[in-house]
Order: sequence, then C-alpha cells, then structure tokens
Amino acid sequence: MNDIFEDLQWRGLIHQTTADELLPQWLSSGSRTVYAGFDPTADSLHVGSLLPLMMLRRFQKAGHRPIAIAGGATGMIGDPSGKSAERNLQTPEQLAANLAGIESQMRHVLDFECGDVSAILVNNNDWMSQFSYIDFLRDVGKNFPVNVMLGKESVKSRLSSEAGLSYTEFSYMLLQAYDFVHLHREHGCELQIGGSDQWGNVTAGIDLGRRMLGAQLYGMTCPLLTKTDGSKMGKTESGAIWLSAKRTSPYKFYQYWLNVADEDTGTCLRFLTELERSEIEALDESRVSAPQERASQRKLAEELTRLIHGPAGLASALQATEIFFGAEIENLDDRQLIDIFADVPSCELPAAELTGEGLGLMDALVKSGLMKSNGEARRAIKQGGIYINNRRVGEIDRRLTPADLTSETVVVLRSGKKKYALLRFSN
RNA sequence: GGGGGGUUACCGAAGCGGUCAAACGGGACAGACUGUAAAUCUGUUGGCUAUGCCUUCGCAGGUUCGAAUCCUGCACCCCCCA
Repeated sequence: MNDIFEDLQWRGLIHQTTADELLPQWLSSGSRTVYAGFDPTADSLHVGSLLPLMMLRRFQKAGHRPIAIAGGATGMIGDPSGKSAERNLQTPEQLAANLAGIESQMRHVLDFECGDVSAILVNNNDWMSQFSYIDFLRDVGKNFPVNVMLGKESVKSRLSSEAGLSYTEFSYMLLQAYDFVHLHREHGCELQIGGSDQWGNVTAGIDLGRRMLGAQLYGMTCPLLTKTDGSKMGKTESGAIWLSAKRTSPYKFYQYWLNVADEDTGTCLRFLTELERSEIEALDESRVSAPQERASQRKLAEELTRLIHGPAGLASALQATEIFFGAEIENLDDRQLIDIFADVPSCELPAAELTGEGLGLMDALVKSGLMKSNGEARRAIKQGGIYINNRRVGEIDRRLTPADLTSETVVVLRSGKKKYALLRFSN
C-alpha cells in the first residue's frame, strides 16, 4: 500500500481536508471506503469528470474502495454551486439512459471486479425515491440549521444574484449530505472527495453524519482543473470533450490533449495521469529545454487516450494524427480511410462523375461542403489552400479522374491546414 | 403628444447624385514563418456560365440619363421637451 496522501500532496491534488493531521495516518492504516459524485446530465461523462474519476482510481490502487455515486436524484434538481442559473429538470427516462452510458465509461478507469476493493456505482435515486417528503423533513431536514445553510458560499452567491435561488436548489445540499450518511450506513463509506466547489456540500454531509449517527466522517477536496487563463478544461469552441467515442472520437480526444498549452501541461500530468514523479519532473524540464518537441503533451495525450479508449483507440488516434498532419495519403484502403476520417464530413457521388471529362475540382469542393461557392473555391485554389489526398493543387481547372482515387472509392479533399472532406464514389 | 437623430456587407463604421460590390477597423478564411502554440507578415472576404453580367446600403414607391446618396410613405431604434 503506497502512501496515497503523500502522492496526492505532491501532485497538488489536495485543496482542503476536514482533518489535515489525521488523514495521512488514517489512510495508511487500513482500507477505507471513499466516494465521489458524478452528474448524470448527459449519457457520457466529459473531461471535467476525469479528475474525480482519477482520484477514485488512485484511492482504489492504494487499497481503498471507491464508490461512484451517480446523482440520479440530485441530477433532477441541479447543484447550485458555481451555477449562475437554475438547471432544467430531467425526465426519469433520460436519467436512466444517462446512467447506463456513464457506467460503461467508468469501467475503463475503475476496477469493478477485484474483490474487497471493487468499485461500485450507485444511484442516489434508489434510496432518495423511497423517502416521503414528511420522512425526509423529519429525519434529515431537522438536522439542518437554516442559518448555517445560509452561510454557505454556494447559497450566498446565488441569493445576492438576480436569478435568486429556488427552494428546490436550496435543498440540494440536504440531498447530497444525506447521500454521505446513506453510504456510510450501507457501505461503511467514511470519506467524500470532490472539487473545491463542493466543500460546502461535503462538510454538510459530515455534519449530518455526526448529528444522525454520531459518526466521524471525512472530506477532501481537490483543486478545480482550469487553464491558466481561468477557463474550464475540456471546453472548446465546438463544445465539450466527452469520454464517449461516439461523442468525441479518440482522434479528437487525443488532439485535445496534444494541444494543451505548455503552462497547463504540468498540472494535467499531475492531476490526470499516474506517471511517476521522476518522469513528470523530467517532462517539466523538457518543456523548458525543448518545448517544440512537446514531449509532455504527447505523453499526456497518449496516457489519457489509452486509458479512456484503450490501446486500439490510441492506435487509431495516432494513425489519424499521422495522416492529418502528414504528407500524401497512400497505401490505405477504404476501411482505414473511413475510420481515420470518421470525424470528417463526407459526401457520396456516383462513380460515373469521374470518368470521361472528370469532375471539376471547384464543383467537388462545393459539393463536399468545404466551400460555399465556386468563387470561394476558386480563390482558395489560387491561394494554394486546396489539397487532393494531401497534395497541394494549383490549377483552377483541375479535374478529378479515377487516377485521383487514393483507395477503392475515396478521394480526400482538404482546405487549409486541417479542414477535410471525404468524397466517396460508388455505383 | 411635440422636436431632433439614426437604420450600410459577419460585426463596428465611412460614404451624402455618377469613377460604389461600397473606404477603414475587427472577425473569418488562405499563404509564409512556427511547435498542430503565440506573435508577426502577405493575400482574400456578395453571386455567376466572369476584362462582362446579376443581386445588395431598413421596407415600399417616386424624381433623374444615372440613387447607398434627393423626395414621399411605412417600420424599427435612440435622444430631448411634455
């Protein structure tokens, strides 16, 4: 059993704990049960959930038992912490579908079949829905002094905002607090971890545990993973980076990490990978001595893609990367191309277009959606921004013929550095 | 209710009878450079069967050989006085 506390500490993963002195000893002296909550607002987790998920993984590897709790009940309400407006309520059907998706992703990170410390995923709706309103008020609500609740940062900030805070959201804290008590009673859980914005909810659970059961529970929060410019990790102009291959392809996932800014890479390596301290520090050094190699980003992208998408996912991401930024496309067949260019818009055309005169390049560019008009296509070609199978073309009146097929039925068009479109010619 | 100002391309903003597909800035796109970064530099930025043609300056009419520019009506916005 390695010293998890020390490891977390040097990685910078400990923001606040409820028992700074006690925890190191407590964690190293036995197998404990730890939980973190996940928000089931979609059928996939996104990069933002990677940090708490990795936290649980670290605890599991250190011999503790992780519980992931999907907030089926709380998800219907929405945590007011850090939110500027109230959330839309979800239907039970949506939630069920979301939970199923999330569970399959967790299996990549946590071990659910390893005996004593097997991870479990629970849904707080299973017990919350059993409660009658009266029972909940009597058993749980009476333990919450409103003046204490009003003092919580998450509540205070919303109260002073224009949007205000609904009674439902105000009650969120009670639900999350009760989760902790329930998990303690059912599974012997004694430690809750979460992002630093969860501090208020975590301590509420600890208080409730003491009042209801006389139990000593612990809490630990980790810093939020943000970029140096303050924005959230995992968000791009085109949306969030998801863990599901269906929403974000392994290639895009890999690319996201490969493009992390130098300043953010050290934190990502520490927070999200399990690399040894010595290796991370060597990478830190390489970012100063040879930044152009981006060894840190490569390692980061590789580690995370392998973890989330498996070795096969990583291999396809690497292959796609090579093609997207490499020279000419050759020696690939239809299947490989279509796989690599999974993210790229494609367009089906009859094979007959290629024969005889061939298909005008400008025409092809417009049909593929890469260009909006012939004029735009003409300009792009003139400026040298158009490539067929990754080879630049200069002639405006270039025509596509069967000789341009790079595989059985595919021609790859590209505009600029990374905008691609696939043309498929079939009968 | 009375008086004044405005509405221009993706956004901001010039133009106030012809040389206006419309200055300039931003954005976007492409090229060079580079680390798939940042910055910088260059080019492009209504459409087309393209030295020409068509559509666009709030909307609808009108004056004129000719209108983004002048006139009339309408719509919306802003300011001042009640």
